[in-house]
Amino acid sequence: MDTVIKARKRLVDWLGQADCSACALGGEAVCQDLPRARRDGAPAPIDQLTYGAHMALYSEGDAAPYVFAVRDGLLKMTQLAGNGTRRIVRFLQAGQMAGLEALGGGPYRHTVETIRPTLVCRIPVAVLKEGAGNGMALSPRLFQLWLRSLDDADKIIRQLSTGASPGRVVRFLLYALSGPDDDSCVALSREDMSAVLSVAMETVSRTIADLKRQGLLREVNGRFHFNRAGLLPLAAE
Amino acid sequence: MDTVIKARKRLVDWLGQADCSACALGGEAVCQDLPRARRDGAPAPIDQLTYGAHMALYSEGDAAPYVFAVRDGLLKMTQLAGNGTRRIVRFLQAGQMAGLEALGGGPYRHTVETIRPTLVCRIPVAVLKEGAGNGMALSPRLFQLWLRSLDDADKIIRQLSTGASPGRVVRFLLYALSGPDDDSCVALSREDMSAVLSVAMETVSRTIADLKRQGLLREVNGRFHFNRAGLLPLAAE
DNA sequence: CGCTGGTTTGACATATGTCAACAGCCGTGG
DNA sequence: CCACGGCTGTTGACATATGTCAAACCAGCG
Repeated sequence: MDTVIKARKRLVDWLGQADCSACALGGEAVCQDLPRARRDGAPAPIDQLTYGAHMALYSEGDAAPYVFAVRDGLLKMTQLAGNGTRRIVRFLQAGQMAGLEALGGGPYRHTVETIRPTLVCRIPVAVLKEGAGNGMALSPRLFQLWLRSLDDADKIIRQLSTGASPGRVVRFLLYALSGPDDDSCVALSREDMSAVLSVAMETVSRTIADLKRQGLLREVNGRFHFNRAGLLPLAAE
Repeated sequence: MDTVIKARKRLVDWLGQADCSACALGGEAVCQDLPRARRDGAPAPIDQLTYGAHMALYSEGDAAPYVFAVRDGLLKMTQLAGNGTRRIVRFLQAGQMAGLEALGGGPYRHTVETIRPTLVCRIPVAVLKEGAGNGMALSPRLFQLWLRSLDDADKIIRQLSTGASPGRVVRFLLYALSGPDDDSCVALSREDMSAVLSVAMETVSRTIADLKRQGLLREVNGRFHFNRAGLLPLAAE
């Protein structure tokens, strides 16, 4: 197969420079912390980019000149694990940031790739630092992002990396990418579920197939729709 | 047995108010970010406390009036996992902080308990907020702490919650509590190792015993001493 | 000297990983 | 338009790592 043609569908597109004052993320966006002057009139060197599915924003070890704000889509943040496999350590959705370690000057610590087509704002570190001034302001927004990242990491440890495999799969459905009310979530590839649950891909597949047979789960149009009440008792095992 | 007597060995002691300007942690300490006035002369309501082994600083869900700076010792940070067990999500050593989520106003998100006798500074949130002023300064120190917490969480995911059980145990020895040069680390109880590796206590015990029989590991005086070079190949599995 | 709590070891059932075959879907190219 | 090839998901068979239950062991401490 011609990989070039396939790649064309997955290109990165430049959508122009961002108008942070009209950001769809509104008060949630970190760009609100940038200096007024930049946000309002003068063009800031903040680019909006769309990525197709399965594209890398950056890789573990790369020099880190940018911080990324996710506007829409879904990303996975991975690291090389102790046993040589690639482990998913976090998911990123609208409103979250990737590559904040760039502010510390070091290289990126994770590989970040899109799972679905994704829209991001790419912010040069210099801009963010300048915006924050000398004593970089820990705005409530930034602080919330921090807590959120830690919560997400903790959740992957206690919900998705603990206990027997069927429980992990069920907890993924219930807690990882769906809101407490939303009884559906993006249907990841079995490969990705394996990488976040640390369970063999075949085992994940069997569990999912079982749940479908039990009528607790449907997979429609790239999304899982499930029976939350029915799944809950299975999550505790 | 009289639990009271046993408990007496585990009491919390008040060592007086902290003199942050003479903090043993020096430039590493977050207290350096407090306003000069407080740090230098006037007594700040920051208490130094010693905790015996196996004491709780606070519990998941508690109201959160304090942030804790670890001066010496070793703590475990745990959460209730999806399958009902208690999972260790991080370790805390000198220079790290516990309960920073108190700054956000919510309750504590973890239970934090000492593993060995531990010395902490207990900082009321109000003091820290006042010290930081309105736009709380994200000092390089605080930023480093943030990155450090995330790194630690990521490490537990990719090194200690991935792959077969012997590999996890070995990686724990090599990476969790020992520096890259230090070929020794605190000998945790098998119970605690089980809670961080998500592996049955008996399985951990077997692996440790095996390593000892192979001459790769000794347990002396509450510490593990190991042969790093000999262990390294086992870490990759 | 006899508890007590932690560790080690044994025996056993089973969950899980591995290897391999097969099915379904989609895009490609004839 | 259809046939082919390549992915992804599903299923099967099987070896084995791991959890569970239970007993023996050991050290510290009263």
